[in-house]
Amino acid sequence: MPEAPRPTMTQNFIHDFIDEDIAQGGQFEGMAVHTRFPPEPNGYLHIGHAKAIFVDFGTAEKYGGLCNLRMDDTNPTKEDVEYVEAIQEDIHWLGYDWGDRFFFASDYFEQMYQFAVELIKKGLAYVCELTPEQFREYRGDVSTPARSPWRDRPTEESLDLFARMRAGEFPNGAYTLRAKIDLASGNFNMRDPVIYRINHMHHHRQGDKWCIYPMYDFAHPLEDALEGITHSLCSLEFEDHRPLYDWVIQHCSVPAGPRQIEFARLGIDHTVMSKRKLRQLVEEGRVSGWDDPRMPTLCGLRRRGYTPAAIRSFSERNGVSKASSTVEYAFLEHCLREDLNESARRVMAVLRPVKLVITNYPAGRSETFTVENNPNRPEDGTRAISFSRELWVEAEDFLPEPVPKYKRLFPGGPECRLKGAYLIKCVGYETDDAGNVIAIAAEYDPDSRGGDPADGRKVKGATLHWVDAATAVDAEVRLYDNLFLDADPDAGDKNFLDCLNPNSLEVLTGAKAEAGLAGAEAPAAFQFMRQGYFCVDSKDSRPDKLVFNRSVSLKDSFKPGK
RNA sequence: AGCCGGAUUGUGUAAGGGUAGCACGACAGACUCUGACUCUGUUUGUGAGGGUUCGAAUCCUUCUCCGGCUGCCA
Repeated sequence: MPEAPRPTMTQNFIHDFIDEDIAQGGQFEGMAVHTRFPPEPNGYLHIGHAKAIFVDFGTAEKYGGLCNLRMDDTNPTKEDVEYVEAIQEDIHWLGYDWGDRFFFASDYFEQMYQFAVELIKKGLAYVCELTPEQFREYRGDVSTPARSPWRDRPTEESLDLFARMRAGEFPNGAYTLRAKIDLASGNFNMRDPVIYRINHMHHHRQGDKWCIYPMYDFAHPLEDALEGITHSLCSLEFEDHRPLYDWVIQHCSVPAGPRQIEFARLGIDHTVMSKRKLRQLVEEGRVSGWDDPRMPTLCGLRRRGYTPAAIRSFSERNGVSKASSTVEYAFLEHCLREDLNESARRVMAVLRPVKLVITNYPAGRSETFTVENNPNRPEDGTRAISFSRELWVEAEDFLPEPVPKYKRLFPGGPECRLKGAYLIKCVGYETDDAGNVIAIAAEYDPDSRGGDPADGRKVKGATLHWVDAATAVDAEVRLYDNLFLDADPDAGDKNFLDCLNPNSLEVLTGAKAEAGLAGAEAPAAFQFMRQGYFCVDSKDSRPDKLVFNRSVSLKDSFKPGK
């Protein structure tokens, strides 16, 4: 599944830690570095996950180890099989492969249960019957230790109660299993954390086999250890959980001692990444779905025309550190342009067409020109395009009155080149009653076939893109802008919906494109010259109606009047 | 407040006692059959003070600021 071999991941602080571990030997002696990517199947993967995937798979690859894909399905409340498949598809699309190492945390439930029993027998866990409300009350605060009236419950009693919890004798919330650690710890995760709770709910994979489920803090280290993970890479928010992670590893008879290392998750400006907020956008109909091209989900970006290589490059070049940061969206766009500039096929299209009539070109006549598909890659070949007296050109390529430095069409303006065809000069234009330009008149130089003047004179005007009106195909073009004008993903107090960009989607219905873009031959990505990089929206396109999504616009350094 | 973590230019990230570099962005120019690409140049940076040292982003110290944590979520 991975395409061309990629350069190994650049050194970062995680690798420094791993290098130390390897140098020290000890528990890591002779072990290949083994990582895992552990999504909870309760939503779609987004660009933030891409970074985690890159770090998890990239680190294993760098050290010649393996990376497992594991569904962390320990809470049936929000999980669904729908997500399991989507997650696998998106990871494969990104170019990563887990081979046969695809696991479900829920497959370890029996073993986890036995480890919990072990803890109880060791006097390190007990069944507690505080209600959730009481639990909160008894938790204490920074200056007050927690209280736990059941922590001295006899081992035999806890064993019995825990077995009955599993047997389904109690309703949700009646009992929990807690680890006996330190009620006075400044780290609340260590104040006798709950490690099992009762939840009578159908599990997407285990069915009704279980009604007690392990908490993340108990389950995750066990999952890692059971799979022989050496380095468990996760995001910063789990830093406070590491002591508990280590505690579980230390007190359960697991076959390995994985080390947890935390790194900063990805933040992008003008982008919300929280699953809750993305779900809200979908459920409230603010976007067309999880795969709306404006969404930061991998399926959304894919539909928008982003390439796996661009996203990988973005992940790689962002670096990995412990400093929480917000990268600029422009950088993501740069990575896409860079990749697409290499690979995208060039075609001509006009988004806002205006008719151009070559007055001295015979009506009824037609000819063909051959143009290259990608000047960067001659091996991509050429294509034939038709030319006739009436063409479509971009409305912005004509101005009744020129602005300073304008090198395109205007009456009396410079000689311009119709790309690959002829040199022309604007000789006039027509307007409707409202004064809108409805047609431009130009004269061509018959001796400039192919775009080169016979006498070798220099062309002062710009090179214009055009489409033969006789053969053009109609298209709908969707131009996307950031979904958020301003979005601080972590600004919990202000409503992120207030930052929604009302103009994030612009639909152009009158666009004209070269023939030959429809159907199976349609390239995955192409550049509508001067208009940016596009892809066909296979979800919305029909034989009679081509829909193009603009992946990203070209940078335009032309500033009128400057 | 208690615990944990972080701070290098507009943004992200290197430099682990010895010239603060790279990338993105922005700006200026060159080139161009895409005003794209490419190329060249520019771009107010080590949070603050003190200390060690011939020499500190780096080591020590005090302070400041920012982030995370008080789910039977992950």
